[in-house]
Parts: sequence; C-alpha cells; structure tokens
Amino acid sequence: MDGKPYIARRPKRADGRRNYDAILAAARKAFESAGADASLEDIASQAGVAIGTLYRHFPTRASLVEAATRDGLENLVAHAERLAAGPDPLDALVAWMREAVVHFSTFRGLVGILAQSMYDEGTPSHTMCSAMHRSGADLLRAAQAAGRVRHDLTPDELFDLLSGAAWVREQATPDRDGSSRFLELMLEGITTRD
Amino acid sequence: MDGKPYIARRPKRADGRRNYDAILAAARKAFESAGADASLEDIASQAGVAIGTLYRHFPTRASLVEAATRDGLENLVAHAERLAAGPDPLDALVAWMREAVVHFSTFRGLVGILAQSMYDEGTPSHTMCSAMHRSGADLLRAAQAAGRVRHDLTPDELFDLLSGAAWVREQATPDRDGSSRFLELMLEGITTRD
DNA sequence: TGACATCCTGAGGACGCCTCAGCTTAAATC
DNA sequence: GATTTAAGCTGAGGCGTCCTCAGGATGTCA
Repeated sequence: MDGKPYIARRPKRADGRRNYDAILAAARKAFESAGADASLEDIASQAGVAIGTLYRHFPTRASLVEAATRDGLENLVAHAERLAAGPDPLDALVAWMREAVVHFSTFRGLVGILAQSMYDEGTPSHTMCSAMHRSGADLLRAAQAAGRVRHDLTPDELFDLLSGAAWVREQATPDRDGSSRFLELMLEGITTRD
Repeated sequence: MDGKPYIARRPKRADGRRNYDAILAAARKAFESAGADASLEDIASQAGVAIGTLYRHFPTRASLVEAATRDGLENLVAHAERLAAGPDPLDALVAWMREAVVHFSTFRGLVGILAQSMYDEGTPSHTMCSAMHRSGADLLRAAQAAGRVRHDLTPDELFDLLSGAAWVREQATPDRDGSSRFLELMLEGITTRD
C-alpha cells in the first residue's frame, strides 16, 4: 500500500539503545500477559520512558510486535534447517509443525498478526513470515517427495492448518488445551495411508 | 463469575421495542462491515438513538453480539434436527459442519466470542452455544455409531476443529479462502478408513 | 386525566492512541 | 574543554471510544 514496511533498528546513541531494549523487554512482558493489544502507554511507563520515545523507536504497534517476536521466528527458521538434515522427512516436518504452533501462540493475538503478515507485504513481520514460509515449504516438499505426505497439499494450506491450530491453542484455558489433539487429527488428514 | 449472564429481552413499551430493533439492525450491519469490535457509539447513532439507550438495552457488547447472532445459531440447531432425520449420518454431520463454519464466521471476531462462550457460563451466548454443542454432539454420536467417524473424537475436539476452520475463514481475503480446503483435510483426519 | 414505571438523553470522566513543538544530551570535531 | 549538531526525549493535548448516571420525557394503564 504505502511503500516498504518499517522495521525497527537498534539506534546508534547509547541512551537510545538503552531505551530501545527496555521498551522491548517491557513489551514482551506486556504482550505475554495482556495479549497483542496491550496498552502501549503501559509498556512505555513500565520501560521508564515517555510515550513519545516508544513511538520514536516503534512507530506502529505492528513494528513493536515484529521486534518482540523476531528472535522466535528466526529460531524457527534455523531449526527448520537443522531438521531438514535429519534422516526422516516426515519426522522433521511434524517436529517443526509442533514448534511452529507453539511459537505462533506465544501470546494472544499473535497468530492473527502473523497470518495477516504472511500475505501482506506492507507489514513489518512480512519478511520473517516469508522466510518461515519457505522453511515450512521446504520441509513439506521433502516429506512429499518421500511419499509420506499427500502431494496435493500446498504450503499455503499447511499454514492455514498451523494457524488454525495455533489459534485454538491461543484460546485454550489452563484446563482445556485442544491444540495437541488438533495437530494429531490434522496429521491424520495430511499424511498418506500406509 | 458474577451470576447469570444478561440476555437482552425485547422491552415492553412501544418506543423501547422500536429502538431495540433499530439498534439490533444497526449492530448487524456494523458487525458485518467492521467486525465484532465495531464502535458502539456509531451503532447507536446509526440507529438514531443516544448511546445511553443502547446501553439500556444491551448493557454489554457481548449481550449485543448475542442478540445479533441468536437467530443464526437457532437456525443451526434447528437444521441439525432436520439433518438428523436423514438417511446418512455422515452426510448429515458433514453438511452441518459446513453450515456451522459459515455461521461462526459471519463477521470478524465472532468465532472468538463463541469459543469463549462455549465453556464460560457467565456469558450471554453461553446458552445458545450449549444448545449448539448438543446438536453437534448428537450428529457426531450418530456418525460414530454408524462407524463412519473415529470413535475417539470428542464433541469438544470437533468444536475445536470447527472453530479453527471458522477462524481461518475469518482471516480470508477475497483472493484467498482456505476454509473449504481446511474442512476437507479435517474430514480426512476424522472419518474412518474404508 | 393523572400517576408511574419505563425509557431516553447526552454531558462527562476515564482511558488509549498518536503527534509534535520544544528541550536535552551524546558524541564527533576542533 | 568548548562547540556544534544530529539524535533522542518529553509530555501536553486532540481525538475517539467506553460506560455511567442524574435529570427529563413519555407510553400505558386505570
């Protein structure tokens, strides 16, 4: 829509870096406990910083979410590469999917943002999402090449399933978490018959 | 948490009924175009009514959503009964599931509210959700009794799958709606092997 | 035609978003 | 160390939304 997305960069000056880090730490904590729509003014004050400073470093909520979740997604991508080197392509895919669902539901509201970013280039998280998309697609292709997963499943469809599972996990209460069962059933629908 | 949920009732006085209906109509339109978090002040003004009047009839957003979606859920329950009378229990279940997913994603944010209401008694939509839960459970049981659906699938798990599908549909853009494929794959995971 | 319960109104406090003009300060240069 | 300057910080304030409540209006019933 309006050019390239804003990706927050660690600033140059010492005080800038300090505040940047403090805001990020506060944001992680706040998102975890209040979800992706946590109050930005709370986050700023938790970080010991004025609201304007928060906006200086993270001009949009999406850019803050992106910065707060970048590490996790990077890990996910890195892990995919390690898994791809393993012996069993299906095991690799399944292990990765489990991990992905957990990451996607780090806090309430994250899946929605990621799902949006996946196909919207004007979004801070789009870059990481694309990288992740590639990782998943590679693992999927390998499993399909080994004849372990149905060939008509596309990467987009895989991500729809993962997002759905993550969303269910997001909704889970302490006494009810249907996400692992969700994944199990999903795998039944995806893997080829013996 | 705090006693029984507030279910909006059609008021006694003529002006009250008029406003109640106008608000409901405006709310349906607003939810459809702006999602479940549409501005209540907008809805009131669209209905030609002061904000206080909206709150008089619908003291909470959840109660307004409940009233706006009651019909749809009632239909869903009624349809389940009709389907249950049909010859093929699996066909009945599948048809109902398709319909349920569509209803759950009537507007953005609805699935989340319904998923919440399903297991939280202190919620306006809980009553209808429970009725729907029973409907689905009946259809599921019948399909299982006929040996067409795996026996270890619980109603709760079925609703997790339906909610996941509905959520994916909610996220869909005009050019990308993965929900029908989602349902297809889901059915693969659920039905028994031939 | 009262009398009264029901209903309506909209100002106002609380909160969150986001901007911007003015001020402070780190750090590079001399 | 003094000077310069760009980077960074602040927080008041405008705006939108939520929700309440005191006071006023009106449908309804006898």
